[in-house]
Amino acid sequence: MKARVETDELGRKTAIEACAEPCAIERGMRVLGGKWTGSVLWHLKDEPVRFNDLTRMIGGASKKMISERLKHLESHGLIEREVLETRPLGVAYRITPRGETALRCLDELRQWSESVLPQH
Amino acid sequence: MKARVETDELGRKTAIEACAEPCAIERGMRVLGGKWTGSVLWHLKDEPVRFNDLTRMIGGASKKMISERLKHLESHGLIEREVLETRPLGVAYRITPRGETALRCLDELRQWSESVLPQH
DNA sequence: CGGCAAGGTTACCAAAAGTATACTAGTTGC
DNA sequence: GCAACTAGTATACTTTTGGTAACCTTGCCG
Repeated sequence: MKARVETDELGRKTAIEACAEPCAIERGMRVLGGKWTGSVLWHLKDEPVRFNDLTRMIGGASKKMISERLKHLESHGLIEREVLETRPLGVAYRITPRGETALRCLDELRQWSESVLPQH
Repeated sequence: MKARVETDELGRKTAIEACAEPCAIERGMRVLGGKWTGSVLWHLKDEPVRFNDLTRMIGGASKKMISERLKHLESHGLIEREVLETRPLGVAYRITPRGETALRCLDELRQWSESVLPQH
């Protein structure tokens, strides 16, 4: 991420250390950036939450979206799926220690958008 | 973001303070989350950069994307467009104080993905 | 038995996002 | 005149998202 541009003796310009595909910022965004992804993780921060409760909490998102986001987060090891031996059977999702490390930047983002973005 | 689910005396569940469309996290993602958006802002953090230099620095993105992202960031007041009276005429983009407030969370994200995400 | 809750899956569709390539118009240096 | 620079636009296309709605299985309650 120290990309710069240099000009050679003939006036031609070349990028040095150009930032190709996977800058850290881009990679992070791929993991946390999708619609609802941050919200889903955020809602798990205090306690495990069951699938249907999540869909109720995150009003605008469909079951399909929640399901996709949960799989996505699980595939990155940020949350865990846990089957509850209740009747009827239930499933809860809980944040992992690895997932908790992401809360810091989600919280920064939250603070930033609360303080800087127009209320709107 | 304190959404929870309550059960009434008949066993029916209702979401309290459900998180509809614009949670702070979602809104922040809309501003910083698009592909290349974070990278573009990041590359402006130290000094103004000219258009074509940006496209060279960010190897994977087309001019159209850079142009769109710059307009997007400008529309949110995070960067400024500045015409340089050089020959040939040039344009430089510089980060605004408002834009600088976003660097904190971009940096958190960068640190997070560097330390937590598989090198890949 | 009918209906409901749980935890999803499936099919389908629309719209957004991103890519690739070409092109403008003006300037400068070789 | 040719090439390369400036800062973008225009066009066309493909891919990825996101969203709706219906459906499924198992088990419980009345």
